[in-house]
Amino acid sequence: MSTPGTRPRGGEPAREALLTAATTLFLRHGYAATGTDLVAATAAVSKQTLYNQFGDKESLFRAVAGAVTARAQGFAATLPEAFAAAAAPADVEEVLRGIARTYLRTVARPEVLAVRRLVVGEAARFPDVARGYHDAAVVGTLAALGAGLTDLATRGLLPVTDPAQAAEDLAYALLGPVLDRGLFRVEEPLPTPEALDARADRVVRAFLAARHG
Amino acid sequence: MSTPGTRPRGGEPAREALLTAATTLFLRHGYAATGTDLVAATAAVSKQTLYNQFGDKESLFRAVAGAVTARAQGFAATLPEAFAAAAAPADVEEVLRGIARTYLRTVARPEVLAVRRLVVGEAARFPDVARGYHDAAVVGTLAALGAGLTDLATRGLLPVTDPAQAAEDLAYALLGPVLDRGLFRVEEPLPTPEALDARADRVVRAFLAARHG
DNA sequence: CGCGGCTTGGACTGATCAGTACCCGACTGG
DNA sequence: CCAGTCGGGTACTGATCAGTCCAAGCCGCG
Repeated sequence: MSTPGTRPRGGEPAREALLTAATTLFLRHGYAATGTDLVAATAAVSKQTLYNQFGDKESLFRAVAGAVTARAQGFAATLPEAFAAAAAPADVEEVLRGIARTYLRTVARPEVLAVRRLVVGEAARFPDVARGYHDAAVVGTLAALGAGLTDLATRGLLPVTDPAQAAEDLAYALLGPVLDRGLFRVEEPLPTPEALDARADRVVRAFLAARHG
Repeated sequence: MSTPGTRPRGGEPAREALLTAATTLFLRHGYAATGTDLVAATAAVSKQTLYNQFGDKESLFRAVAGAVTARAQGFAATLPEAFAAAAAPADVEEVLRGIARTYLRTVARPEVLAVRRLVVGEAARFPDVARGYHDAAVVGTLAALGAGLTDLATRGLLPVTDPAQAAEDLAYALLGPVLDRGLFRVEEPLPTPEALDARADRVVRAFLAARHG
């Protein structure tokens, strides 16, 4: 099919194609069950190129994990602005509801769950990767959430004594069951967006009730 | 070393030894990374015996998962009695505290976390195993917890409108962060029992405050 | 215009590993 | 004490797979 030398120079596109192919395959079948032959073939690139670009399979995995981890930081970055949108105490519930909905929808996506499965499953072999992902995706988001709550508190919009604790409580009340179910029950459909929104609303209401506004 | 025929007849002890060896190794290194040679050697049994007993590696994995799943049902079985111990409204907090402490200590153990890592990591290859484990360990426990709360409600000891929801809320407020951290951060020490108890107490207090007793 | 470094397809190696064939020693019934 | 058989250990097989090597084509740079 492909005549040699057809692919553009510079390695960049080949690297990109390899990364996305490897990501897809690792997420679908796992690290050990995915051969480098298949990765190269899926990327429409020779195996030699794969090894030129990444050195070995382990480095390829780390590169995939790095890309995925970077992507996982996206939600936290949107939080400062979202929290800043609250101007009066009456806005707080709606702002939190929006944040909770987005957060829950972001996490309850098949790819995100597959990433968690992959990273957790390989945590024994790649402890540093698992730690890095957790730092970025979980700890980072909780920190941003805590900062937002602190922001609300200092502006007198919400009484919060321990923002870090409150952020953790809110996050896990929101995500806990959805994540857990999603991790184990691979074949079953995820909750619909409407169901997720309803959950987000309920959790936010309970959260606010607990520190009785 | 081992003279042939020394091992007792009937295969039972060999099967047991293989199961525990396989469990240990799968939990430590994962399914794919554990060879049947190593399992047999660790069990001090020949590879032939392994294949006589289990047929193939996949069946061995299922057997391990089955044993582990059965063990995971233990906590739920203790719940009816624990809930029954509450006689007056004043007892409720202490009873719940005891349950929460035990639950949290049970889950926050290295073996339990390793099981979750293994099962989740292999969920793509063994969806039925993952579902079975989730049914037994998670859904089953939540059901037992919900039943206990219903029990308290019908005896007028605790106002609960939706026991299943309340059980889920309580469980994930309790376990969420500990589980999450434990799954990803393989190498870091787990919370001390004292820290876990403190968390259990705090969560139970918040749980009761939310339905203001 | 040609050189060097990139690519490709493909064949190859060496290791690992699931699963099997076979021998030998031990226990059982007689 | 002997014959038959059962089960365990050893050595093997066949497949898979990470990683390498090679011959040849294409491109930009000098």
